[in-house]
Amino acid sequence: MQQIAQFNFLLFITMKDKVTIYDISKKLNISAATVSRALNNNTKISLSTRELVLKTAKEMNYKQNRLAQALKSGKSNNVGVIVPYINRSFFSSVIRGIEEELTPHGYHVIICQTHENYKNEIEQINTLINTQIDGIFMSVSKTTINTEHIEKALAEGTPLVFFDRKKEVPGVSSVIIDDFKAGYLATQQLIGQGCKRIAHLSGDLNLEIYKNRHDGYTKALEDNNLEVDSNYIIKTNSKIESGASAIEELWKLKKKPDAIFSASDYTALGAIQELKKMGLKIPKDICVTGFSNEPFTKYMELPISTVDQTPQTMGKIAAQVFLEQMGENKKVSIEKKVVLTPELIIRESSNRSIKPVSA
Amino acid sequence: MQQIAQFNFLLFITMKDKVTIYDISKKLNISAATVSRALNNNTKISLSTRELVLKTAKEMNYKQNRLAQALKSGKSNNVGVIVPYINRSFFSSVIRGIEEELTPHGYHVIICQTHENYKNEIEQINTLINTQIDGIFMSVSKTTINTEHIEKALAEGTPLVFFDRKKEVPGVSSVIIDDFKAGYLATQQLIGQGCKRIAHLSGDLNLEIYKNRHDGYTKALEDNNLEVDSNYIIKTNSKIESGASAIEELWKLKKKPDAIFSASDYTALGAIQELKKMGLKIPKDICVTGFSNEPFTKYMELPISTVDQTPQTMGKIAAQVFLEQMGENKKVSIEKKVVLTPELIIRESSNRSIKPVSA
DNA sequence: TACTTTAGTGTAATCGATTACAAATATATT
DNA sequence: AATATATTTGTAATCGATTACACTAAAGTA
Repeated sequence: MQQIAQFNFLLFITMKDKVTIYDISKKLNISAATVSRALNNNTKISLSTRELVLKTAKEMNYKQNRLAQALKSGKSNNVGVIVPYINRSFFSSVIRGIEEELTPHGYHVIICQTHENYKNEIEQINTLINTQIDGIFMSVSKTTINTEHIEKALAEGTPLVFFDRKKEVPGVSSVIIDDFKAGYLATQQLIGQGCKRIAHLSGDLNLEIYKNRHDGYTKALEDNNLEVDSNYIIKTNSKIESGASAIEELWKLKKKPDAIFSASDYTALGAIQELKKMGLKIPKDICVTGFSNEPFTKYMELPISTVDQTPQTMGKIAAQVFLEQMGENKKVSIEKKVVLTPELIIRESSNRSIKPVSA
Repeated sequence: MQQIAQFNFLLFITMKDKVTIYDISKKLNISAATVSRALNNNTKISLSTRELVLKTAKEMNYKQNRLAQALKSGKSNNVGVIVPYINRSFFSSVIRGIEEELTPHGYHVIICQTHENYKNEIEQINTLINTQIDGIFMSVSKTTINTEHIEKALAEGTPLVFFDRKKEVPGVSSVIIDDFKAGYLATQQLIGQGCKRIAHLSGDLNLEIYKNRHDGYTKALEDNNLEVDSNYIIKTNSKIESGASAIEELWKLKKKPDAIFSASDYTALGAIQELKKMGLKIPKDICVTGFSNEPFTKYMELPISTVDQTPQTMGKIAAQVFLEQMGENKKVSIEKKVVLTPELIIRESSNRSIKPVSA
């Protein structure tokens, strides 16, 4: 049980009233319009008054009220990002990319979590629209089937960009990685190691990303004249335990696999733990490749091969797509589909040609 | 090099104009004030008009403009969170906690990164204040010495809550963990394993958190009549390589350490890698404990002992402190100092009494 | 000198919602 | 019926910044 120590202190705060352009205008005996113009470098203002205003504004510690500006202009300079969970390495890295790309343009990033729940997703989109967000970035939740809520947001005039997990909605741009290619490359590499019976630990095939990884896997097998055996394809749920039980199931088969391509690093880890428990040597007896380049895959004593989805780049590019959109005529929307090339990272778990570094 | 495939499509969007209370009032031939009251359940409105308004609002797909409301009320219902990097496991988990606690209260969470840079921190605080944020949560950057920018934010009337990394500023509440206790407990546990020459891989002692971990460590040594040897205290920078080179340095000493307490999981990992390279067995020859409960520490073949900072709880409690503050009279601020108890997680790297699970 | 042009500034409306105050209507009281 | 009271609705100001339009004063032109 978490113990908490608390200490309270009472303070009397002297809070200055916020300074507005009217305060400045009164002080200088000029109109608020002039102050506004001077602050905005806008129309032609005499150099002398501009300098006077700027100086006075600084003295009075004037801070522009972006809320008022937003209301007037209809542009809040806020964007929303909707993800299942923010503390997943992949998502937080995408968000980092978005933030770093948009901050220099004066945008702020609001984050929302769906907890993989469709209802939350709808709710989050609606409250974001209420706050007059300028755009929405999202990775749809696993339970999202319908896309009405997204179409409604679009009709409202809010540009939307999908990243990684998308749905087909006309007018929505997307930035994804080529999961098919990723599945293909990963499988091809396993084949290159001499593996012939490659099992696939798949995710929910209703999600495009898992479907594509799966299809890339089967295509690679076909291209190499290897049989696609449905017994070798196990549906898992991205949890460690799920990887372990998948191995148990596979090991009931007569012909045991000699490689595992997992659509998730966590199931790959679970599989590896189980395989070791059974006394198998990796990569000698069996090769394993995961997916996502979760930080831990790199740090293991047996580093795990995986596919890097370049999440930070994905975020940056999603942001760029959004910025482009904002530059265009609002009546016309460019639906842009960006497909990033994933990077296969070959580590010890699927590489028979290198010696283990540590004992 | 990242290759990118792009596909563009042009679409003509039919964007409905946003519906305001004036649109509703016109349609129903009543005043906007009445509409507003009906929507807000505010003063006494006849049941019939309220129902009529509500029905019409729904039909017309009315969405409240929270921006206008915010301007009027002076409350934006947005809070800002300032952290060094959002994609660090610790920070993203704190943010998750904050988001989950504040969303039910109608707040949105804006995230900002400082990249450990003091200037960015100032900049971020200022732009947050401009956007009329209702509060700021922050973990100060490593390069922050001065606290003027924070005091300015306070004077502006923006409540502030520090989490984890704080500075002493009157009027600012904070939620931290008891780093002293954490250091003490971790060291004590190593002593309990029979270790007598415990080295400490410290962080920047100018940061309170590292200072406290260090002090907890020395206190535990003293309480157990073990000598505090300054040669055993190495300053590191939370990087893996830094952990490895710390070991190199320590192994130049005549008396080698028999345990390592690292103020960071990454340096602990680097240390472990180096120790293994030298042929030492962990935990038999030497015990190692890290700090932060980074996800990878759990997944290693040799799971690493560490200190869990309960980041999600920290976020939730920081949010609660903020909410309390908002409930109070604004002229008075309760400065609340919450200290959470850290959780020492004992794993194989510092536990001589259990057998390794895997081979 | 008279007229046009330009520079600089002010007035007032606007963005959308809220709310103090006033007004109108309905109901109760004598 | 006349007045008092309660209920409901409207008017207009407000939050803070922006901007179309109007106006003044100064400079330029013939």
